[in-house]
Amino acid sequence: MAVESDLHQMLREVALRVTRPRVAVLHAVHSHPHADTDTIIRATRRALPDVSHQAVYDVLRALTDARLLRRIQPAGSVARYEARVGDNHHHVVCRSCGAIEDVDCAVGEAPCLHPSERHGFSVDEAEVVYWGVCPTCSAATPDPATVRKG
Amino acid sequence: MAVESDLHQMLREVALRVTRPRVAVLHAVHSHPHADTDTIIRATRRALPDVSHQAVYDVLRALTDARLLRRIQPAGSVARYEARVGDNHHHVVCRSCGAIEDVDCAVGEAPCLHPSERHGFSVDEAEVVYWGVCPTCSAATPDPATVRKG
DNA sequence: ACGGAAAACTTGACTGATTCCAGAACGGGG
DNA sequence: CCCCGTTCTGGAATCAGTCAAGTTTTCCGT
Repeated sequence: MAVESDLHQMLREVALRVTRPRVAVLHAVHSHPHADTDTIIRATRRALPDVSHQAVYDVLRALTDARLLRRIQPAGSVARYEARVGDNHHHVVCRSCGAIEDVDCAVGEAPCLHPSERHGFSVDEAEVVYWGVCPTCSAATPDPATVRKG
Repeated sequence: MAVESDLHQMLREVALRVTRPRVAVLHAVHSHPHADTDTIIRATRRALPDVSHQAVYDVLRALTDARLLRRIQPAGSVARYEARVGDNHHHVVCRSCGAIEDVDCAVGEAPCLHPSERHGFSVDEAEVVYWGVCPTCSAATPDPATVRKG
């Protein structure tokens, strides 16, 4: 994972001041892909025990605005963050436990950017979420497809 | 839009009792595609002035579980509901005002259901959200790229 | 290094959407 | 028409996220 000097460099490149909370949060997100805010706060506090939750929220917003992080929020989930930015990738989400994995774009660099009917919208991004069940959860419940009420 | 007897029929078909709040909520969602909960509550109260917000929440959940409604929740938005279910369609969402429009699947009946790498997940649905700016907002703000999302 | 302006952080209360709870009211099969 | 189980009510709780005011830190020029 990125070392501290790399993180400093990343912050400077987007004209953000290098502060301890920012470095700690950035490191935490790099170490915990797809983590939710609470997880990030706890991970950040292992390096910097007294950061306020407000500081973490502020930093996450600043880093997201600066495109160092990407915010993802599948339906029914709280906000999650990932450090992989600038490429075009999507996510598989487990309906059972909420686990998220990255999925490279299947079609090319700008895959589904062409809806059949765009209603006059100027579309700049196509976000794809694959819903399913992760291996762990499908092992726990024999055959999810056949699990019916009753 | 669907008449009341149709709504009764729909409820009976999924083994749900026909109650005034259910009929009123179902009618409200049919009349207001992609409406958020608050809008649905107000629309429901035009037909049934004394329903509680709790009743509306409960009904929305029951109807969603019964697949009469579909819940959608683009990142950063509150829950919204639509009555169009059972087909495979996606949405365009305006980054500026949150407006949502339906988009038919561009590729076929099960379009993007094939991620390049599924990490062992059993995928059953691909949800696509096209992000952009609606005609109204792009007319109102000359350069949408400079508009910060609040 | 040093000072100070500007940016960032801390604290603590608050908002708003949604859910939980316990008891009252109601729908509809028999 | 009656009764049981389902649904509705109203209030309180929860939880992520936000606001505001005051203090601390960073970093630029000297």
